[in-house]
Amino acid sequence: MATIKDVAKRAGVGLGTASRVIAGNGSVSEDAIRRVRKAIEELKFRPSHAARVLQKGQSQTIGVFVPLVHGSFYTPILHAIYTTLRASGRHMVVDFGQSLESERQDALEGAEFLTDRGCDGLIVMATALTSADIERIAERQPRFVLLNRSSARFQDRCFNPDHRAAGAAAARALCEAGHRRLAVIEGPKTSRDNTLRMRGFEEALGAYGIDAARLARARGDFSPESGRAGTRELLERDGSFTALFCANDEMAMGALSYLGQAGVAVPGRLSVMGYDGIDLSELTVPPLTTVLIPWREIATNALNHLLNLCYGSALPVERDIPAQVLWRESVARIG
Amino acid sequence: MATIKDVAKRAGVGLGTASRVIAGNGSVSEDAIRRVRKAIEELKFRPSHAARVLQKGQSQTIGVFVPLVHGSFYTPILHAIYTTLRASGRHMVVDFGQSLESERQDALEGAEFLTDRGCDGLIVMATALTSADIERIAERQPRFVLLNRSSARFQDRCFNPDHRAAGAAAARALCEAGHRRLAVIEGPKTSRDNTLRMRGFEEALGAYGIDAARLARARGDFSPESGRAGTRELLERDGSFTALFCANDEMAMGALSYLGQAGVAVPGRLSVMGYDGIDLSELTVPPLTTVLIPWREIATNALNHLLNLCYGSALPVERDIPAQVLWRESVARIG
DNA sequence: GCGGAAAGTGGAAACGTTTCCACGTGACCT
DNA sequence: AGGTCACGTGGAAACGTTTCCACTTTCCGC
Repeated sequence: MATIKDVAKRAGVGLGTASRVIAGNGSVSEDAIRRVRKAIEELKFRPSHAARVLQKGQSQTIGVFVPLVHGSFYTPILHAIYTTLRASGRHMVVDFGQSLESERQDALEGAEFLTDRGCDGLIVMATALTSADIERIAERQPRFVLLNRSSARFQDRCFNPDHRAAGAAAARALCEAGHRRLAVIEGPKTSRDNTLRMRGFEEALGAYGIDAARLARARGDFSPESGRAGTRELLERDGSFTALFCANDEMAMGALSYLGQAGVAVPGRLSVMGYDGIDLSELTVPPLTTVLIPWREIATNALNHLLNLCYGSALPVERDIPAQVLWRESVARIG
Repeated sequence: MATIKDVAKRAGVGLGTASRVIAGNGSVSEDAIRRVRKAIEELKFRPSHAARVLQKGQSQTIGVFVPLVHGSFYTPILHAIYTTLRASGRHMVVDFGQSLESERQDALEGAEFLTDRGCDGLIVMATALTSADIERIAERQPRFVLLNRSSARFQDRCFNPDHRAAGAAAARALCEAGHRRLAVIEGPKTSRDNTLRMRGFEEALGAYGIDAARLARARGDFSPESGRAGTRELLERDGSFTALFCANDEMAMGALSYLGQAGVAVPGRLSVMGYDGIDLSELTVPPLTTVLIPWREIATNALNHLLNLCYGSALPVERDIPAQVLWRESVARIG
């Protein structure tokens, strides 16, 4: 591989001049520019990224950690970040966790990995992080933002939907549609956002005279499979509820799948409601009524904030983008 | 950030000794090891990845390009690669394309980007690449493998399912189930693998006395939305076919969704068959009958081959893992 | 014609590693 | 006692950039 030295030699200029042409800053004569460009072409020169990072201490790269590669939830968020980032001329390196159970550890390692790789800033999406974990990340890489995890100490770097309000909205939607006997499939215990939305859900019930303690509950792990299992369990325990709220759309899809096979009409006999508003939720039969969380927008704003932090940009950052119930056909209005 | 020099100074040893302790090779006294370890701890030293890459010319990192971030198809493949890679102690950097239309250009740029980043090898998944494109990639980074794109010149580095055989299997399955009037929704023109599976599909029809020219055809772009649109178009044109083959599962899911809303019973009035065997295909209502392509296995084998290429490992590499029809409930046996 | 600013230039130094070479020390053999 | 060997060690050189400083030339205004 040709180096900048070779380029300089071939173009008959000094090292500095060659570098300036490549970087496009400093003043260089038209003639020198032409010669250097030609040499680059001829030698197929490509600057060494490693050498550059070593020298400049900057990589024009943002690191992103998400807990899972597969599944339908995280990738649209990555997509949103990626698109915005490319538009600003920077790059993205992603690291993934292995499973939701190991999310905490994975995120910690991921943040280290990405920092080591010379990322100028980090977007970490991991609800399971403890405050100490966050401090630890901050210590090694002060330029970071958190997605879906709030922290009093780093409040301005936290970007999350208002899960509590969104959970409440889900409950209200179901109650307004006339449902009174409700069941829920929660997310895993480690998921702080699940806790929040469930709290919101339960709190909203009071206004309709429903005792939260009488809610039929099952716990899943956000996977479709656990949605199937949870639904079966709930039904076997006591099938008298008329509406089922799932803590995310993938579990709701599992529920729909189970109900379809069990011959339970949706929404005829049982209504199903999801959460998140992933793209696929539109494709189920019947189309899933869900709470649309503006994940893409939230992620984009988090990125903008990070860009401001890292490169002194002045991108607009919006917070508090509201969630809204997306009425489709899996919830019936009764009573 | 502390450097290895600081560590050496603090531990009271020379640069070389410190480096040897960190790398874990060469011979160093117990005492020196202890002192260096202590210094590392105290200074919170972390080696600079950039400096290391610059010096060694190796990064223990494999670059992967996939055409799309979002969607359900590519991420399980990434997951499979990632898991295997981590198990071997190396790392992965992923680059994504923006859309299937720009796949070719995206892949070219992605390969350059990943090479520039000092990846020791590349996995490029892009069916739309031309031979010249592949040459160009090879020129800059001779250590690469191709996923889902065959090339005579680099035959041993190509890992793909036998789309033609798989397409034929789909046709046979439908015909054996008694279907004679068939419709298909193809993938985009740029997709060589779509072409192949369609050819296989058509070729197999002859044995059942079906004229391939009489096939009802629509073209999609592999997205669920295009599956919806294609189904509607087909139905409006001439709804006399009894089975619909979609070139991938996502379009099949779109089809199912459309049919559900249009009140067309599946498989009662119309059978639907998918292709790929993505995880979600199990969750549709009714569960989707599809051709299971062993993508994860293919990807893992491609990776193993690449690892052999890059690091002289001797991992086993299997080729020709057969696809198989996954019978579920969206195809009826008739006649 | 002269002073001084501006434009253009070359090359040394620095970024943080690893590798290689040279050297000292003690153990072991003969 | 002398020779060889292995082990442990320190530090210079190299990897490929960018940045900074010093220098020359050109141009402009007086």
